[in-house]
Amino acid sequence: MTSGESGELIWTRPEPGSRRPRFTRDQIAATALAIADTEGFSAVSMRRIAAELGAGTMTLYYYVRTKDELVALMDDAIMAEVLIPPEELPAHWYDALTAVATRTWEVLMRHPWALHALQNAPRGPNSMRHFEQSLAAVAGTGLDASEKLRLITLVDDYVRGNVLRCGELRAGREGGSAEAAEEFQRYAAAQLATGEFPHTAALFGDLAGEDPEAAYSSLMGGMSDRDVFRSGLALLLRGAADRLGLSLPGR
Amino acid sequence: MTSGESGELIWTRPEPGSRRPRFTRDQIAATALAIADTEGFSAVSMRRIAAELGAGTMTLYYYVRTKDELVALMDDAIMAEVLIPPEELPAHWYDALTAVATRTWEVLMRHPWALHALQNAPRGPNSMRHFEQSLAAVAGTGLDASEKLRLITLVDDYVRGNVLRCGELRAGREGGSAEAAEEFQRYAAAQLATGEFPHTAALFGDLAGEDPEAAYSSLMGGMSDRDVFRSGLALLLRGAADRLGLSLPGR
DNA sequence: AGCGTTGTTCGTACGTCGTACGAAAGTCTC
DNA sequence: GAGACTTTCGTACGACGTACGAACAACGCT
Repeated sequence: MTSGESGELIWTRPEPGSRRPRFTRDQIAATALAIADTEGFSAVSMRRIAAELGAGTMTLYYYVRTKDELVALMDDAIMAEVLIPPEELPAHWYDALTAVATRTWEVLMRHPWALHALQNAPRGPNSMRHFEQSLAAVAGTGLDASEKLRLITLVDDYVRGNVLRCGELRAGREGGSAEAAEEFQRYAAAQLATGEFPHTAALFGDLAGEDPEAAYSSLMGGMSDRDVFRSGLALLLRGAADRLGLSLPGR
Repeated sequence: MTSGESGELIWTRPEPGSRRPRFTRDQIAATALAIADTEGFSAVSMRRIAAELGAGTMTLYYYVRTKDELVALMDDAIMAEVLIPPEELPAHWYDALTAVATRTWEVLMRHPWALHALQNAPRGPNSMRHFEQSLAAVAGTGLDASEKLRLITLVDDYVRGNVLRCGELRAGREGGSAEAAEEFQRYAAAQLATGEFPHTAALFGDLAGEDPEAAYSSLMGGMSDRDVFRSGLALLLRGAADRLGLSLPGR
């Protein structure tokens, strides 16, 4: 009577084999990711995700043991975005590393909360694929294992450090109220006026009164965050080529 | 009768001017820092700090508007540790930047949670002093404002990226159960066995079965995290010297 | 001496969070 | 049908940050 009714319509009768769960981990991770991107990482709660999926909160715990595991899933979903289709990976190590690093930067900048989130998460499969891809990028260099590892680690560290800083800046730029920004500007100007920061004052020069973001951008000669990142990367890779005796791509 | 009793003992009578608050922000920040260092950042709660100080929870809100402000205080306390006494700052830009970066690395590695915490915090006074000190380090280079800014930003990015990764590793090493580590090792070995990761497998070579930490350390030739960091830094600074036409310290 | 003012402490309460527990409901095998 | 299983999820607990406002102490006035 409850459900086995023989005359029940196809539409209401579940498909055979429908003992499969309603959701998949990918689905859940994607939902969580969407929330994080639109409302910030702190808006991602088990209740919120479940509500978005139209499920009970505790249902999620059938797919995942703790929230940390769910965050690990989100992280792995992001690392999937980072991967470059193998055929698009340039042959020369310099170009390949640049491509991998730039791609990583772009993706991480789209999800600036990711770096804060992955604190407890161990490496997932897509993280390993990213690592593998980085190794592939330097495969042709003839470096030994230790040198390869150090090189790609160096690049990854720079990427993540840069995202950490730029992401913060960008978050403050968008999230922070204009009032708070103005407050900070007043504070900074007052500090500069004390004379305790001669180099900083000299650096900003005439721009001292401007709002810091504009001053920063003008100091960079109008370069975008991305260009600044890439020029730093180029500098780093030059140093590597010099120190490790690698060739640069002729162009 | 309640307190104005004229015959009251000195010992029980408060000092004049004792309407001053019981605590200082520095005190509170130091307490919070101690908790974070010994029990992890997640153990830092308003209630916990207050209990440590022997005060009511809400008392803290007289000194601080929100918990985020308190975290900003903690962050600034850490940045104070980062500062190098000016007379100890080497004259040559290369040595000076190396000293600043190494010092920053050491301090941040002692408080690995700091990078995750400062997400919302705007620059505090000690952060500004660190920035000023970095500028002082490159003051003698003759670079223009834009180049100086980009150079110290590059170094800072690398430092923070490296701490982010090493700190994670170290946290996993200490916090994580041996059982979890073993589980991960099994998983990683299985992944390598799939053949999807030829470069990674080749990298680890004979060490494939070992525990990852040992393998990593052996790949690095027994170098400590600190040495690895410094060698990456050296590479980076070489690149900068080359690209920007700066001299290296004769030695 | 008494009183209002102001600075400082903190108890209570609300809504949020992660999640332990175990009961319900559906599906499969006999 | 009767069990055994998978899958869903309602309820409840103890943490969290913090809004609100009462309590209390020290001072400047009359």
